[in-house]
Amino acid sequence: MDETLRAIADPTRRAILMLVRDREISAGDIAAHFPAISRPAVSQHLRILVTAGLIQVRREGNRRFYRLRPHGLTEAAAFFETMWSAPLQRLKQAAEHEQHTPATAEEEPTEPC
Amino acid sequence: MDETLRAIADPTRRAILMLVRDREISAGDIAAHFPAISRPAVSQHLRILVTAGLIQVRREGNRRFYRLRPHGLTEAAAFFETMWSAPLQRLKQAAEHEQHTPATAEEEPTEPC
DNA sequence: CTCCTGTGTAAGATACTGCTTAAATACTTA
DNA sequence: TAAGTATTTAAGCAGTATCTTACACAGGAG
Repeated sequence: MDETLRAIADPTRRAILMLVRDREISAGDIAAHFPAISRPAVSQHLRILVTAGLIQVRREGNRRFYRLRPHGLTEAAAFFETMWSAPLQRLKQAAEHEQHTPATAEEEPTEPC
Repeated sequence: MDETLRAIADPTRRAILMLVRDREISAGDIAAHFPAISRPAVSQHLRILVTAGLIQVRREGNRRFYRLRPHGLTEAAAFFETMWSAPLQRLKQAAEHEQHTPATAEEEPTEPC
């Protein structure tokens, strides 16, 4: 969990995840998408993502192909369910209840969301 | 987005989010849950969470009460939808298709998930 | 005004992250 | 075997994060 969230906290690694989401792609092709950083740096990011279980690798000759492993996000997704979906729904229900008894306006005041 | 994910990448901050999820709770009461770290450290975590928009604060006299602001997770939750829900569903559909034409077994091999 | 409580801010030590360059490994091809 | 390609590993450095202690600030009570 901690490893997962630290892994996706980095923007480069999230960009890598976008690249490997729909298709397999080689390390070199991944690195080509980041001209600003060196290949070793990309390789280090890939290792972190593999260790965190977020991507998997397939070796084919010289090259290594990476792809998303969505299961790796399962635990973190559960955290979001607990901390986002459920509380937000509760907030919504509270707002509806406020409409019926419009005494106190407390939930998310006049903030331009 | 980056700020959000970096904020929740820290285990102490996630624990704080758990505390403020269902109820308002004062800074001191939050700090009391973390005997291992000092009060200023907790205060710094709170500031990071507020800045990231994940919690909100209400001042009442001396004390400050914190509570979850689930909207703060919306953008990150969308990322999970893209990177977890959707790919996982695609994976599932692919597996079902494999069942009909059991030629290649490639998705999530004999790994004890 | 003065003291006490609750909380945040400042400054500094330490540890970690992410990057780079240089070198190593592994496979392929001549 | 030797050279070339794809990729990772090693070592080191700059920037950042997190913690601590010491201090400052704000509100309530006497």
